Amino acid sequence: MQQTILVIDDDDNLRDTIGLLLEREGFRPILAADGKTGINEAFSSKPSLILVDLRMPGLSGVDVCKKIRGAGMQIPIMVLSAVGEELDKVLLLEIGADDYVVKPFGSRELLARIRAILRRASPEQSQVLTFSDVEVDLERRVVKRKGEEIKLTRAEFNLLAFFLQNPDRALSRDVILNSVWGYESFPNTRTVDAHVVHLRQKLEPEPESPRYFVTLHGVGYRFIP
Amino acid sequence: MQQTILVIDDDDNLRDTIGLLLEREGFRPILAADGKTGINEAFSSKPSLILVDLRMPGLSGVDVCKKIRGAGMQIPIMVLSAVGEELDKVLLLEIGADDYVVKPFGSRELLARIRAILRRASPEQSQVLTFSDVEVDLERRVVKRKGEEIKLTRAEFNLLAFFLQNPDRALSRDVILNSVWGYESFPNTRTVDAHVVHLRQKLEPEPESPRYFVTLHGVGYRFIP
DNA sequence: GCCAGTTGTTCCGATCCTGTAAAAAAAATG
DNA sequence: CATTTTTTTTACAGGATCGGAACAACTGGC
Repeated sequence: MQQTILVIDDDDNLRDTIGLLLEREGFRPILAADGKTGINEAFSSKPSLILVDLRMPGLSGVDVCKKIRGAGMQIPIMVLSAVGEELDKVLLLEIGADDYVVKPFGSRELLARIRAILRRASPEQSQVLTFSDVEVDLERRVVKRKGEEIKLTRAEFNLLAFFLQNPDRALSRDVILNSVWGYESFPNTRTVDAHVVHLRQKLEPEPESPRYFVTLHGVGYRFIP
Repeated sequence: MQQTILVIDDDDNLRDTIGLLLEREGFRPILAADGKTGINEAFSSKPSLILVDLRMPGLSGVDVCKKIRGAGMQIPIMVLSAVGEELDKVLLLEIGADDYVVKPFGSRELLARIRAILRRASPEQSQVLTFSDVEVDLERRVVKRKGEEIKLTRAEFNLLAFFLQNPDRALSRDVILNSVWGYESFPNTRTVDAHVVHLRQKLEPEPESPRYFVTLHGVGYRFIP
């Protein structure tokens, strides 16, 4: 699940650098050169996080914060400030910023903080994997199909999770058993088949001709997202 | 292909448990009982990931992080912390940790996070071998020709894989049978020939005059990439 | 060109593999 | 501890695949 991050900064160079960095790390950056367009973007794209420069011509970072919070949006906001810039932490917290970074900052530091905030902000917004019309929340162990919850048993869910985490790979029954069931227990390898059947019945558009949980005759199975 | 993971923990029991777990999952664990030896191992073994306990006598997890990062190493670090332990997440992330897990943690959770981090660090992609207009993905067991998938049976694929792994070599039928089929005895059989025919029909530009799967009269076959 | 040995090709029964349901066992639940 | 749920095993049918037989085609030596 790719997360959108809005970057509001008038410094073209820095803005692009951050954009590239975020992209490289799997986020979807949206760039805005000034406070006004930034706020518009915030409303239209509903990003998971906003990075905003404190000092900008026109609307400042503080102004942006106020606007966002004033509209009741709970999106986490991280403020970028130049070293030496007078930085009133209390003010920042008052206006609803969640963190701040002092320029110049290392890319690693920035990313770490971004991840920290995202994790803190939405602890339950765990990774949701999707395929077909199915959404799988590994953290909550919830599976939805066309928005409706599908009840999976423990073994079924574990198997599904393993497939999701190893997409597009040839997986032998032995590998599946070892990974999903562990070494302690050694059920019959046909157990895997039984559960694959269940997954197909519950999740495949046409269980009789599987498209996502495909059989590799003589080998095992492969999950194709 | 096997990834090395350095585990630094003073708890013998936990350390060994994690070591076994990692081994079972195909990683190569290196164990260190304290921060000092851990750091040394980090430098000498250059692992793909470091798991480090936060609270340890002597050098703490934070100290280890700092040392590693201070030396400019970009290895991902995951911190283990006991529940209730004062855990300054921002501090952790600031010093360059990439993730943290709170003890007690499930093995599945730990593995999931390890995989997530490793994936983020170096997106693994399976090796694709090519010849002519054919692409062969050994991991996915997928064969494509001119971009279109070609269905191979198990024996066909195994044989093809063997050819690919032994290119440009004279391969007797005995050797092929032994390697691909695992036979101990070599019955006088045309089995190999039959499957070579199939491969030619499916993969050769002109199956009637083979260019890639060539016959060595009186010897066997040779695959020429 | 002839011949013996080797390889190409096709075909089919035997065998192996999978899908599925249903029974048996185990585990969770109250 | 009885009931329900889940997991595992079993059984079997249908399908896919394989190995070998059979024969045609080819090769290289003479």
